Amino acid sequence: MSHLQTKRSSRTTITDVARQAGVSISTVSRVLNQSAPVTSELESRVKAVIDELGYRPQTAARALAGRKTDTIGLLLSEIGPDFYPFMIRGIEAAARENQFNLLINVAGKDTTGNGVSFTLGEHNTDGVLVFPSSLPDKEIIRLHKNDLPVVLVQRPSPAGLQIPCVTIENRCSARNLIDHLIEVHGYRRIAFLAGPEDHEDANQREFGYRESLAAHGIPFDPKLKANGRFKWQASHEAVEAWLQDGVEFDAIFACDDQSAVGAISAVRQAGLSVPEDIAVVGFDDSEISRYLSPPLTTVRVPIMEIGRAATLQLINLIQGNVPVFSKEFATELVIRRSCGCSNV
Amino acid sequence: MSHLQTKRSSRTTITDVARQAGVSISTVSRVLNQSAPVTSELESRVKAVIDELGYRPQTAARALAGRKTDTIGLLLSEIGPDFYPFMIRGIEAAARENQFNLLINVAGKDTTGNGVSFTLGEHNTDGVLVFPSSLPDKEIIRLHKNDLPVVLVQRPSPAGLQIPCVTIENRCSARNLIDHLIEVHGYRRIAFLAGPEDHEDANQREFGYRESLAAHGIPFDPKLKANGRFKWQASHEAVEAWLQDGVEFDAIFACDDQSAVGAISAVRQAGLSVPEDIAVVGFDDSEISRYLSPPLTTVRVPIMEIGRAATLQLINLIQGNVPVFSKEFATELVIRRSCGCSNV
DNA sequence: CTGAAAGCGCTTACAG
DNA sequence: CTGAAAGCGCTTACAG
Repeated sequence: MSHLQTKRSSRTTITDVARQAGVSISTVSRVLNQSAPVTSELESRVKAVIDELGYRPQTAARALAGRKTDTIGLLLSEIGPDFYPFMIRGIEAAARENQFNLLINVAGKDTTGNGVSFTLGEHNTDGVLVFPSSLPDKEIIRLHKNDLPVVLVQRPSPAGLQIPCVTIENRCSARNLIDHLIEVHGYRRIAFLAGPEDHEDANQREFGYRESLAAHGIPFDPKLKANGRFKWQASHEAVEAWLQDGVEFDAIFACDDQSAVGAISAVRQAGLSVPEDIAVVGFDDSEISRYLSPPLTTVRVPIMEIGRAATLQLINLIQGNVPVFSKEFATELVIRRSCGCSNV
Repeated sequence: MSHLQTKRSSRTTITDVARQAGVSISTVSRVLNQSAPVTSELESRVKAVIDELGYRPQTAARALAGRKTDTIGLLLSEIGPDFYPFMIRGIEAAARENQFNLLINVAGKDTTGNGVSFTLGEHNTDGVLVFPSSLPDKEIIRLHKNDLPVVLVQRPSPAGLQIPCVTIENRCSARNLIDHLIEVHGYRRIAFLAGPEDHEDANQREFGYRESLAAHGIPFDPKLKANGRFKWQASHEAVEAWLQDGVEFDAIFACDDQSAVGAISAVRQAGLSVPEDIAVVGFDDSEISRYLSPPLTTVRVPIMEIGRAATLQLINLIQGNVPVFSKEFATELVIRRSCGCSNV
């Protein structure tokens, strides 16, 4: 008669545990959550049964009854090769330490205008971490107005709102970096590999670059700007094109380390040396930068710490127990070989 | 009197929608899930209200009532810099295309023996993708015996069980790669940077290496083996140590591309050239390999496709509509400059 | 300290 | 095609 079984054998529930231990489900719940005192005798009896049955409370039931998901959402446009893995590492660790799960959604690209359903929000998380280009402002605002805790990372709050942000100091460091190229090495023709246009970090880095040029009386030359888009390939191709077109430059400021990798590869493939013929500098101090040949001069960004801080901010917001501020992380110049300096 | 408000204003529920649209919650549920025919008039009325109220069905309630979470769990020991981002990209895309959420847990390291609570399992997912070193066999077996769909990636099934696996062909490719070094370039002293000891891919690659040596009558020299552990730093240091100790070798087989990056960096930092003084080859063909200087000779592993395939396998298992098999992905030699070949 | 009961917000037979 | 009702598996006041 029972040839049509339910697909999955019904899991053991809190009721099974309670029955087997001879207590009420309330008591089981209490030992599970340590939410109220329980006689040590009952407690150990319940724990024994839990072990014996291999019982794990269902997250969905818990979330529904408890009105919280214990889950943090992570909205990114993309998981690139070097920067985001470290960012995620920081986020993941902070989340886990505080007993939160991580729901990740790589949203970006297919946000083709109309009715995209955003898979992360108030319906399945207690709060979200929003990275650049992952969510339209409109949706961010909606989440925020719906009282869902939101922390923005690497991007400012939409105009008029006070959503907490965790950002990076880009401008001064970029300026210092270019100052170094000009003042120490005497470069005057410094090419610039820009990042994605809607990326605030990238834009700020460009401002710093332009400020430094201006301060040294060097006019900005549009021919020396190309889109590296934080990508190896795009940057490689951009530099290749400059070289083929006979554009003259003695240094390249790559807007992030990834672009720098592409730039170096293009320069060398053209038979030129870094930094002897053309210097290359990057931004981020992502882990690979010290293993490039030559080791990359760049700006250190505390990537993991940013991920961790953003997550802790979000958790504070969720738990409502600490005032939450925006935070800008300091950065610092890291001089290695690729700018022309000889001290490793 | 109401100075003690509930923290979050109660969200709009299916009941609100039903009331406002003048229908039952059953009807709302039906248009939401398209699970049964609804008059187009009611349908549009309900849809309008959903839009107006900004209603999003709560995932927890849905999961509890529907007995499924629509969520896939991803268990990794670590998110490294280049390989896993692409793997995750494939997984994420496949999951999203099939309306599954992705819950990620980086388990590994703190599995310090005793009572670690595994945060991913039957209580919050419909199935899990398990990567090497992320979960003890014991827990994998428990999940499997509890009827939770499991797909193993880059690792074989625990002895005696038939858990579906998605793996990579490592041995032949490694052997072909070493054959190339020996037969084409005449190298005889080929150093080996091993991967993590418990990593099946790494072990298979070592077998291939040893097979090739043996086939050419070259004895395996333990002094030429060191632990690169798939890491830049460890590999850099290992090669540095060889060089300082005066160990002689004319080529390095780095067990993955990351180790190759560290190896190249150490060789060059010692003032030697790749491949003129020492050739270096890797494994994975991760995206960076073609942007290294010189471009890296390696073995192409279809990383994204593996992620996608594993995810589709898992979804098939979850939906129970297609037989699921284990699958081994083919790999192929990618000859670039770093082995000594001149054709880019 | 413990238990009975209500309720979280959905889905899904079951009637009609 | 539509609705009333049961139930998913928990948490949490409320009594005792």
